[in-house]
Amino acid sequence: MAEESEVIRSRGGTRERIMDIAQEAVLAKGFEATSIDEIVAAARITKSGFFYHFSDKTALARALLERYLEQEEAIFDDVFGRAAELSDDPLQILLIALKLLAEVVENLPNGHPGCLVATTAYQDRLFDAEVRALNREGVAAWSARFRGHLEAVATAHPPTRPVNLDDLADMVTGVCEGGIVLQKALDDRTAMARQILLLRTFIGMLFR
Amino acid sequence: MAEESEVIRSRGGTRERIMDIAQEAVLAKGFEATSIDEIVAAARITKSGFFYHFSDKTALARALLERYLEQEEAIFDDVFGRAAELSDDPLQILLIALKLLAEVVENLPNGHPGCLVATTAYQDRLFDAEVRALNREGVAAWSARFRGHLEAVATAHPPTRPVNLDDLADMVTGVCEGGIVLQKALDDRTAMARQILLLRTFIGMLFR
DNA sequence: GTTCCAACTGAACCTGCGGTACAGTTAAGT
DNA sequence: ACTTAACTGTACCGCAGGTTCAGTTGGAAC
Repeated sequence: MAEESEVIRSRGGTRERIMDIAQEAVLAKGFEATSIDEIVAAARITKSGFFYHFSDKTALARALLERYLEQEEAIFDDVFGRAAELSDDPLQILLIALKLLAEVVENLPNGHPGCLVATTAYQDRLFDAEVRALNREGVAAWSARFRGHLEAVATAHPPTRPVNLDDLADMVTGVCEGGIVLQKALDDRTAMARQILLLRTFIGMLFR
Repeated sequence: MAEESEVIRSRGGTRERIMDIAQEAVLAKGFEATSIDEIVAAARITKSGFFYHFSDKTALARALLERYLEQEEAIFDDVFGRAAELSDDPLQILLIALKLLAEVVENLPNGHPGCLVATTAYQDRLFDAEVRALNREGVAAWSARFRGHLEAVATAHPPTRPVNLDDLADMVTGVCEGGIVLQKALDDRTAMARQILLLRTFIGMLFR
């Protein structure tokens, strides 16, 4: 049988390949600075090939953000799912999940490559209201998830100090985002994981 | 006497005006997406005027980052200076400083406009090693400052749990950066201040 | 074995951007 | 009166950027 030719025709994988290449560049240089020429050169296709997959450059931005949000949801599903199998106590589940999350980002080959939500937020004047709404709802969904877990924790273990659970839910996202900025600015691939673990310590302190 | 004409000649203020306009645009769209044409139009000067002040576009980037780091240092000096006048206890000084910091960012007219360190970190492939080093050292200086305060706090009030003070110092920066991302992504100008205050709660808990 | 379609290629187009060159102008300082 | 800083005005350049579209290819279905 004919083995899978990787170059001649890629049978549907091209779009994903374009997006992988584009995402890496966008996270390192920004959206406007990432040229279609550079993407198609790296993907070994022509410019026309790019425009077969994306109607224009903004369609690429939207597709990247949508895919990124789905991938992140999948990671959280995985991490909280695995945590829920290891304990029945809401606090333990949350603490285990944060530990697993720290491990996931620590084990990424070159550290976390960067968050598309953050880049989009820092370049939002480039995009239309739809993309901005997508970004807003993506972060809101993360916060809602964390907030759900935190409510379960708080009922089982009343916090030792009054804290706003909405703010605390946002802080999980915020510490991740801040950790990535630290990691990139300091060129220290362990910074994000350490920030997550420190937040974990604080959450452990709070509910006990 | 001739009153100060604000338009005809700005007596040295032009360079600052260029930088103000450029910074706002860079924080909203990214560096590459901010064109010189657009800057000079907003600053009501000509292109030649721009190149009189900056040898090229990268010189603008460097100048923006240098100025931003100085401004941030000034804010921290102010906040910790005022806090030190209100207490002698290291913990109280730190807690007051964080409160004041939250107030400062809360009272900004449209919320915090964004951190140049974060944009630079997320677009570092656009810049040379010098700018990247500037960014790294800027964040390192913030961390060193916070770390100094934290050491004083820890000797006066041993922490109730073992934590790495380097990570905690980084977290002050990280929570600010994460708070800005949240603020931009959620379009909620209060997010950053609330994140700082929540970190303050955690620090209060830790050293007691 | 023609027809059909998805997945491209090739070539051209045009705008806008960063940057240059350089001569002239204005007002403040000395 | 002379000098200097801080610009303006105009013209130009090369090229890289996004976009368009007519045409090609190769596998699958009938």
